[in-house]
Amino acid sequence: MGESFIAEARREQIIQSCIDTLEEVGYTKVSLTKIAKKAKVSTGLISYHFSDKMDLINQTLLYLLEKKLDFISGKVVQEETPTSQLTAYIEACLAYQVANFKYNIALIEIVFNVENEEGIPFYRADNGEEDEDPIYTLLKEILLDGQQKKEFSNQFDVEMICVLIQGAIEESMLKHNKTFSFEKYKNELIKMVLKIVI
Amino acid sequence: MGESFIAEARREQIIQSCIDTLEEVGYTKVSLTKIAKKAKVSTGLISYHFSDKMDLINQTLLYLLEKKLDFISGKVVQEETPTSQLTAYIEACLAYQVANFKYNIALIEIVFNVENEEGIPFYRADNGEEDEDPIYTLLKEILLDGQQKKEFSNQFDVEMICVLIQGAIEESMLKHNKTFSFEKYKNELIKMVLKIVI
DNA sequence: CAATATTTTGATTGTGCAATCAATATTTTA
DNA sequence: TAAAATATTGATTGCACAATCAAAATATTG
Repeated sequence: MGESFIAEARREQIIQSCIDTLEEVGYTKVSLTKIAKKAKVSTGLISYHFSDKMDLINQTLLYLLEKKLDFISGKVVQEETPTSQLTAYIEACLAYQVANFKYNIALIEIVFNVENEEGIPFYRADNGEEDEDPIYTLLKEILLDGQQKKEFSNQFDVEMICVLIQGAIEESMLKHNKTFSFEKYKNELIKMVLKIVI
Repeated sequence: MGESFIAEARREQIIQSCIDTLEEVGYTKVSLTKIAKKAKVSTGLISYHFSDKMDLINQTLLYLLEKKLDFISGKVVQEETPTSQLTAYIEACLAYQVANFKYNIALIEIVFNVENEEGIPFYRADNGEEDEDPIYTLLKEILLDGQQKKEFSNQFDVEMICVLIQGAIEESMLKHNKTFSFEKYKNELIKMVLKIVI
């Protein structure tokens, strides 16, 4: 049977509460007590469903990464050509940030604080080749495909422009002020990137 | 007299130890006990020179921001034209990251965890116009100057490309793995950015 | 050198937290 | 419906920490 419905529902409820609490008080001040209170549940229940605090945080991280990847790759697969896929990728990333702001904040809080078994922070983890962020991989594939199909120039280095694009997207995540227009940034960023790759 | 030499030296020593400890254990696990131990000093001494833990963290943040700004603007002012200034800016940012890796890690740890008086995290702070990051301002000025002098195209939006450039620089900060070449990235990034602005 | 000011120590106090667990409630199974 | 399995509670324990402070050491001054 593996997993009861109740257990699965509770787990998701607690993960949601973890996300809410992370967004509200930040990683340094997040506690099982606060998460439990927000979920209207006892602290012991969290320990019952998760082996410890880190297990909850790690599961929340996986949950957030999956949601984001699903949304973005869902948009990209609807497109045919590398150019429209690249455009869809950028649009989807920015759209997700706007529509799921809370999720992105929770993701940042975790990514910049959680560390792996060896005590190395996630954001400093030197994954090398394997175990790479699937969102990153998706972008790389679009660019490689575009070069192979001669739709993109082969003057640029895929690895390098990936870093630029990801950085340009993530930087805007932190620009949630009244004067900054995501709509405008979306258009400008697409224009700038296409100027490089075409 | 204001400040004794001993007090000033101690403060700097403790700030250095704070940076080292942040790099080693990360923000969530940094404690006055660990900082004191690393500085080979008693915990009480930190309390004597800093009003509390947050005071030490804030002073460390100011120290790190100042060092970085000094280095970058020092390189930029040596150049004459907007193009060479922009190139120098990118080169300086990347060079600083490589040469002062520890400082950048400490900076990230603080920026993504510390919050202002109202409890709003630094990285989410909506500074609007005033109180902007001087490094950001420097970049903006180079780009505006370049447009005014007709050395750069006026087809792009300064605010937008600033976000792109900063993001592209900061993203590479996290790419400290063997396969990633900063030298190559530096050249490629300059090429890509110039393609947009010229 | 003596008096005063500054610097430094380390033990102590109080707080918030993660994790545990026995007791209780609820659901599932036969 | 009775027995067994699962889910939930909240009080308790023990730990790590920030902050405090009286005492001691060191430096400065006249």
